[in-house]
Amino acid sequence: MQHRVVIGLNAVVTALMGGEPHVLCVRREDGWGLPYGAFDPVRHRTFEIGMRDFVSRQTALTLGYAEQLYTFGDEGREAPLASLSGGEASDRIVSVGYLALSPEAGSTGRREVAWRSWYDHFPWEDRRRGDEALGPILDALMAWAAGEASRQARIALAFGQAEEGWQEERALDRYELMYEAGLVPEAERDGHAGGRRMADDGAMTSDHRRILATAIGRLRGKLRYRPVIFELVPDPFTLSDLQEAVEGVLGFCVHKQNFRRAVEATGLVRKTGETAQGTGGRPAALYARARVPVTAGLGLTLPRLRAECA
Amino acid sequence: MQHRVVIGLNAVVTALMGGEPHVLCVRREDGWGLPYGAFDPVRHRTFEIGMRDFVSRQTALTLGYAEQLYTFGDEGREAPLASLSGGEASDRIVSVGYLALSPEAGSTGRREVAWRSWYDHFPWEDRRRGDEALGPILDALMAWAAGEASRQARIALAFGQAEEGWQEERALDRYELMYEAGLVPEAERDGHAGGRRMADDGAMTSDHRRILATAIGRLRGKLRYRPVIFELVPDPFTLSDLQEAVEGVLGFCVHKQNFRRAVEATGLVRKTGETAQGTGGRPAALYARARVPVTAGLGLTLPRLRAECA
DNA sequence: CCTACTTATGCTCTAGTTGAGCAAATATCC
DNA sequence: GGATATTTGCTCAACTAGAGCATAAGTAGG
Repeated sequence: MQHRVVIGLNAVVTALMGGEPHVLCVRREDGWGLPYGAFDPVRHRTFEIGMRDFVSRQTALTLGYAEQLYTFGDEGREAPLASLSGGEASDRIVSVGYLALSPEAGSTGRREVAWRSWYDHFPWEDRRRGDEALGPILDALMAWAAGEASRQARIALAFGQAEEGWQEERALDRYELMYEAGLVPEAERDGHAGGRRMADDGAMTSDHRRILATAIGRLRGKLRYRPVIFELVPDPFTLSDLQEAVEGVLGFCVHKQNFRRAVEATGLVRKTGETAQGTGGRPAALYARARVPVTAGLGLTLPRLRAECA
Repeated sequence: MQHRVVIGLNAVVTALMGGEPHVLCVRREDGWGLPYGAFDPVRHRTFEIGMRDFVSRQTALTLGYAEQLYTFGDEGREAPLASLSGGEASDRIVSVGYLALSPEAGSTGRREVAWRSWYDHFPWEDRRRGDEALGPILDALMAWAAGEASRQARIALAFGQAEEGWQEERALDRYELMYEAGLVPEAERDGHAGGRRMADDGAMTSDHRRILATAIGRLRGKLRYRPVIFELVPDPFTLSDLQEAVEGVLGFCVHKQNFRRAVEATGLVRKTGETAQGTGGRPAALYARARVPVTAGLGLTLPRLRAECA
């Protein structure tokens, strides 16, 4: 039977290591990729159950929060996956992508499975040290867009040159432009005109960098209206810990005093009464998640990108 | 071969009729359902292409904007679909749901295909005439939640009893509560304890009411950060037309003068110079979409639900 | 102990945004 | 012409968010 459809599951498992967002990756012959498992309708009542099952079997990790991201089914994505799924090259491989958050980056249990920083794969998404790194990228993009107004407009919108400025959640728009312009390693593999590569991590399996970009954008957007950051920061924490986590996810820094004002206004946290040691300064009060009062706000009020970290 | 996986496509095609949001539905033996088509990996390079193809063949409509909503794959959803997909009852039927917007509710071309108002299927999502209709629903929900604090908290959050008030985009949360509490027709069909039914349109096919709830919530949320409303309101339009459309989608009314201030501030519209006739009052200026200047805001600044329409 | 330095925390000030309503303009209906 | 309806311009107060000053309370090194 030719041209079957096979359903796979991909997980973008994210956890913080020292305040930096990391993603669980698998080293394969063709480069880094996301954990992948076939979906078995007999064993798994839902996609999410299937995803948790194969992650826990491949990696010795237990996941916390999870949500469906997107289902990837474009023709042409399967070739690099055929060997993974045990199917034939003519099969259409559809992947249901999931975002999963873990409160700690535990041992992966296997050598070929590793935690990788988000920003190893997306250096242009980290604006905490300023925007100098963005210059060459914009130059390369503008060269690609030469004379084409619609490309120029897309670039301006995605990379924060327009009125609304840098929108951290548009990571996928930025990746798509980079891919089309041939600035990511996959572009060359897939036969697109290659410019200078702006990520030096090698090509990622299939469309896994796209899936990761989707996850980054989704999580960043979600921070503003759901208290998901606590899924990454276990109790107890200081407000500086929380801020560092938020800044890591957002990829830019926020005003310290305003951040604490915003967090305290949500009613989502409570002081434990303890303080943290060894901060090299005044000890910070420790906080924990409040058992969510129904009267609480649902997300953090976060500013947009202004400047680099102090 | 038992337990195959079959991929289907579902479209939530939305258009306005007289300012009211409608959805394209198909009348089947078991009640109203969404247009459904099998995904054929040979003929269709992407899901979206497949979805557009089967919609245009089933309904004589051409779609405009489209986006993927969610992929529905839970066990148990397939039984009511088996006859549609020509598969066996043991197949797992996975549906990729799409939201599609059409600038006009044209003729459907077939008798069993009809435009149905969103609010025929979700009466509790329409708050334009006030909140009296919500009373009995809340009573029934609270009866179901009796003594269970977590259920009560979910109800309060979903139905706007908490601090942040009514959040129009949480249509799916509300539907899930209604389903669990046995207040929608599908609950009885699926063997859940049935309370009083709060929608009298009969059970919808499979989980199609859930897919519709997902679409309503997605579109409502999107209004705030993308100018999607223009996909539903063709040029030229008056600001009152635009406001009526927004109110129809949101399910509540907004302050007229503030709405125009917000729209004009986006830079997304321009006056055509013409005026509309027969409004029964001062003629309204006609507007059209501006060729989006890169300096434009990306969505409308919309208020939250305050009171019923004036 | 004293000084320099670091981080945490409290508070204020200002600019901008948002919610609400008054009032005038310009049509239709009788 | 007068009543009524709708559009449109404008003002004002309350609230929000961005930025910075000042103080508190530790550590590190003499």
